Amino acid sequence: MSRKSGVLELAVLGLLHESPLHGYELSKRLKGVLGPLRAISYGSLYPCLSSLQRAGLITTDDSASETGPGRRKKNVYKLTAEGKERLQEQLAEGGPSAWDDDAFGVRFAFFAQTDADVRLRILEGRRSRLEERKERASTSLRTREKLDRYTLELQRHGLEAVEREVRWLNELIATERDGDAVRPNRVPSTTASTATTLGQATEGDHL
Amino acid sequence: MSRKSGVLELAVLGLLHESPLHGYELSKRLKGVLGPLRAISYGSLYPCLSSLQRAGLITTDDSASETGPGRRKKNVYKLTAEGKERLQEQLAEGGPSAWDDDAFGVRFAFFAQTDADVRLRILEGRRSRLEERKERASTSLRTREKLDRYTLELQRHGLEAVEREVRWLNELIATERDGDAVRPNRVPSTTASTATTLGQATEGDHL
DNA sequence: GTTAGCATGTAAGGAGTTACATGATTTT
DNA sequence: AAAATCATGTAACTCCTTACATGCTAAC
Repeated sequence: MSRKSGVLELAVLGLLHESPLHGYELSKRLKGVLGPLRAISYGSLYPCLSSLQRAGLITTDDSASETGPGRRKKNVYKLTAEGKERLQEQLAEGGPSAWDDDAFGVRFAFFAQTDADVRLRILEGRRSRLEERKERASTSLRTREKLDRYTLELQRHGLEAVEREVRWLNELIATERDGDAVRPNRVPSTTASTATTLGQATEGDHL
Repeated sequence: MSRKSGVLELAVLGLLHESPLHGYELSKRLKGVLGPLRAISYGSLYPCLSSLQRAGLITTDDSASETGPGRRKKNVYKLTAEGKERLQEQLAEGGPSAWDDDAFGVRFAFFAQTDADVRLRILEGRRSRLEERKERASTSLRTREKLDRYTLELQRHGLEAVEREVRWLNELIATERDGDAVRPNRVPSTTASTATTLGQATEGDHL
């Protein structure tokens, strides 16, 4: 059943869930979602759109040739019911490589349209993935097997970065958890609370 | 002229420059170089070795069937003269995407076998690449265009990671510059200073 | 005697890229 | 009238992955 995976498909579905768009506009928004680098090219976007359409996950409203007259036909795509289902499915499921850097980044980018429980699962999935890395990195540092100083420095730097991200995730998870209880209406001060709400993780760092 | 690029080729050449190795052993070392994740598979390693051999960059000494008798024939590869040239060329040149996370990580991993001036160029290339990112990220934060709080938080975190890596690079560059006259020993031991990406780009990679 | 690790490969395919091809519209 | 930007696509290729196929040896 076309388990296509791929960051691109997910990003497209996510963007179309916000609002219908045509290819060219999509490509610009994708830069925002995937980061300014890692821009996708038309050579992969348009084929992706065709295949999503064939799969029945998106449709193009040929009805009105949209807004301005004259211009070349814009193919404006929007999600179908199956498309919406699929998006939720993809966001939720922790497939083999769903916690990779890119994959997590895209999922995070659509958090605003995601249910609280799914958000939590994603954050926790990412955290456990990072903790594996951290484990490997720190054992590799402990049992120093004649590493030259550059390799050593690289490992040290990498380890610290991972630890940092884990702390970041811990804060987000904590915030997400008490937002969960207070559900509706005003959830207070989420913006500033990332600082020390549950800043349990070793505050040794000052800079 | 087989401008193959690709992280794998570079990593293989780098490892073979240290010592001759056979495929299976290479694959284990590659995990070290590329980071424990992003392990390459035999399905890409062996074809890569064949093609490097065809290109005359590596050779296999069929002469002695190496060490232990009995075992299956080990194809032990080593660099040819052209291979060594090519390695230096690849390490030095700042091709289109030589400062990507992966590409930089691999280059850094072989610093111990690299000339001081090349090291400097690599570090500076990486830094300027990161500074572009930083610029884009911080303008994007300044001109906040109705970003939801998650996107905002992601950007903030990404920006901090990039800034951290720039500081790390600054220290390395400084050390490299006066280490020019002095010698080994100290790597910047300023303990509380690090950022993202080692062999594998910790998510801060976009923005 | 069977699992685990060593050792090498091939075939098929996924996810994307670059380069090309086309054409309309707006800005300079 | 030239250049930029909007808009859509195709073809060929790259780099890598998964799954398969093979066989030997060491350890449990």
